[in-house]
Amino acid sequence: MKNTKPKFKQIIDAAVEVIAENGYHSSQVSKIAKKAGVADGTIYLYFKNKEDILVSLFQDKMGQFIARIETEIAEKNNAEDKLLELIRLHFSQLGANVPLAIVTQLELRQSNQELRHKINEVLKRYLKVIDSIIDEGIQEGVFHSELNTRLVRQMIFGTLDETVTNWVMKEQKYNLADQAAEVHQLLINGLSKQ
Amino acid sequence: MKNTKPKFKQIIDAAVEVIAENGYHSSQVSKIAKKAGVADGTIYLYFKNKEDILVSLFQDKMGQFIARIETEIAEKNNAEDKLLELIRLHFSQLGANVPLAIVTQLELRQSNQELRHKINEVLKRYLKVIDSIIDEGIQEGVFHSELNTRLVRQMIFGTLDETVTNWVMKEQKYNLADQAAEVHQLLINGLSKQ
Amino acid sequence: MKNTKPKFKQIIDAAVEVIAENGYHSSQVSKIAKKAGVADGTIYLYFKNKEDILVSLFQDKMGQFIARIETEIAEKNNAEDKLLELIRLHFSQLGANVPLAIVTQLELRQSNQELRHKINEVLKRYLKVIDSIIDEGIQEGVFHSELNTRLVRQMIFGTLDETVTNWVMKEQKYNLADQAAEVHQLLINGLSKQ
Amino acid sequence: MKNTKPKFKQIIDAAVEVIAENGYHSSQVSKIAKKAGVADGTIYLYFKNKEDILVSLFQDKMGQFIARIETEIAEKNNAEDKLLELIRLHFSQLGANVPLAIVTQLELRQSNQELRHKINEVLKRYLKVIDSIIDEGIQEGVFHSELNTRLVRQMIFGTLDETVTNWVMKEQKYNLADQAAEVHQLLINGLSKQ
DNA sequence: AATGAATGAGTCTTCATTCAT
DNA sequence: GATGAATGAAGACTCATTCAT
Repeated sequence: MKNTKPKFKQIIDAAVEVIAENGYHSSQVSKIAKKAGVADGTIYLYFKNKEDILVSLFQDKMGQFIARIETEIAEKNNAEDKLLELIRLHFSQLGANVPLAIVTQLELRQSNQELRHKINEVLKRYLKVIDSIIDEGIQEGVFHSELNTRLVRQMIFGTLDETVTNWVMKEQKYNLADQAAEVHQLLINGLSKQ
Repeated sequence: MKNTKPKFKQIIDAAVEVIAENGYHSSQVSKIAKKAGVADGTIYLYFKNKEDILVSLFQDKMGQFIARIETEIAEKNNAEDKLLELIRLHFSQLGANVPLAIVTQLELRQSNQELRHKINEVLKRYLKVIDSIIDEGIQEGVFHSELNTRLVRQMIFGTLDETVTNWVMKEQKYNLADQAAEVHQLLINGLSKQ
Repeated sequence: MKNTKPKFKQIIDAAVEVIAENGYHSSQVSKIAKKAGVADGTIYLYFKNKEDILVSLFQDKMGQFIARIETEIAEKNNAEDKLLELIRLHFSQLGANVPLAIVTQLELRQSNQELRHKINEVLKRYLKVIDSIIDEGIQEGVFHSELNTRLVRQMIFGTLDETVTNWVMKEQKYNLADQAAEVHQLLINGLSKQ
Repeated sequence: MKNTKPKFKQIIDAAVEVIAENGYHSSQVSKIAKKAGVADGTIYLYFKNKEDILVSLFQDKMGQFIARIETEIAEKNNAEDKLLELIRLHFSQLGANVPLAIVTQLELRQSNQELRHKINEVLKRYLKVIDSIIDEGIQEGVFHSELNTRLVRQMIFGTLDETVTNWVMKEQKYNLADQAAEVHQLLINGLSKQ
């Protein structure tokens, strides 16, 4: 397995740092290699090309991100609690790793169509977690039974994503994890007083 | 002012088409010039540099987009109706202009930090419209009074943005404008049955 | 017509010089551009890629080489005289242009299969001239009637080509054009006394 | 000496196969090592560098090629028969080993000046064999006494070389060895009927 | 104002060679 | 002797921008 090799991880971690610091377009392969402490050519022993570093980075980091959420959510007993836990973990994991947040929220979106589709493959796993919470909420009878799962998923993901992006762009002036309860409340009860 | 000159508009419209067709990274200045029917050098009589084309494009197209929303919303009498109208217009305007939707939702996000900040300047005007609806809803007593305006704005904008992006990436297989009422309902009442 | 543009010729002439001086593998595009007095990028306004410089060079120079032979031969009245003239011109043209001889005899052969096939297309025109002389000699009754045209052509071209290559590799220690009569004699009468 | 070691031969044979299959420029050391069943680094225990593989290959294969010709020719009693035998063996040996023919006629010519000179060193032994046949023919009184040995050698070698190259490039559509008698006849008697 | 030929800085990737094991 | 992971120098090509006409 290539991702058990130490240099694979070294290079990915270096890529996160370099991209977060310099932005995607100023992140030359040679800069990543230098930060990782390897020769330029070594990169190509572990990655097919530059884009493959980014795809692998996303797969690796988001894979862990989602796995953690899946595990913790399994311990909650109802949809509402699961949603709250998902929001908490979404915010706390990215809130605790600013460089990763910068890369996932801003820099990695500067990719071409092909990379975007590969990234979406990874995201599907996360969206399935959201879907399962929605379905569970409907079955529990606490969510409206006629909800359109796709739209709800887009509301939840869109809200979380926009919140994190806003936090990143505002240079992290407030605590991201602290927003979880309020966002949860909004998603559950909406704007209306009734 | 420069944007009343016909070539200014020609070039911007050409840029939207070229970027939508070829993607951001394959949209060279020479390609835009060719599509606009002008010489490469002419571009630089109307725009400072390539990035300025993109900023101007966004200002021009989003300016009209937002102006239309501001006008139509003014005719509505309460926050709920205004929000529905905003969602309707957001979806219908982008749903009716696929190339523009591709450019704003996907391609323009592949830009560098500087361009992204300029784009955000334009978006602020839109976010203010959303904020004013939220405030109005609170004053009317139909929205919760303790709502965090920033979070609500992020929920609304994030949901709309994610919905349009999803529609673009799914190759517009469904009608975007048809989603408006349901999305409105979700934002107003949330997931909960109560 | 691109080859009427002065820069096209400038670049080709620079390429001949640079390749003759440095050898194929040390002839970077930037070196050719410098010798031609143009920017690196200008090369790509006139040639598709580096290989295209070589193909064009061969087409241009060998085209003139062959055209000259075709013209002069037309003025001779019989196959023997035509063959002598062909040999004379082959030797005198390359003998008078050492850099071109180095490039055609040595450096251009260091090319990949694709380039080799394109070069052969150009050579076909020359081989046809040889074939027509052979046919004419047979019809005149001065060459053996049962001659295998392909083999004879290979003998003639192979002899001339090897003679020029040898001259180039021996660093042009003798006069190439002076060999013409003797080579002609050999090809006409062979080794045998009878 | 090194060339009695089995891996030396393994690597050379692998090089012939790899170069014939992939062409000179796609024949990386690692590909040759893989085909030979050794590690990349092992190559450098037997060869100074990549070029040394090619020189050794040529020395080894052409050495055998020439040795065979020397031996068989010694059994012939006159220059004409010796020349015929030389042509026969030249054609039959290469005709029976297409990969070797591809490598010697096409791929190895894509080498730099230094390698080319080393290859010529090997060829000198072959050219001496040709020279000795010419001298013998003159002494026997069957070849013209005033023949220029260098030119005759170039005619003979040039003709054979061009014939084999043509056969290789035409993808071996005819039998090479079958051409021997006719080529011999041409070289002995030339084109002329007299 | 308009043109478009010319510029040249910038970077990903390959691969012969090394050397610690 | 044998390995193969690691090295790092080297170069073709692109494209935003300029400027003489």
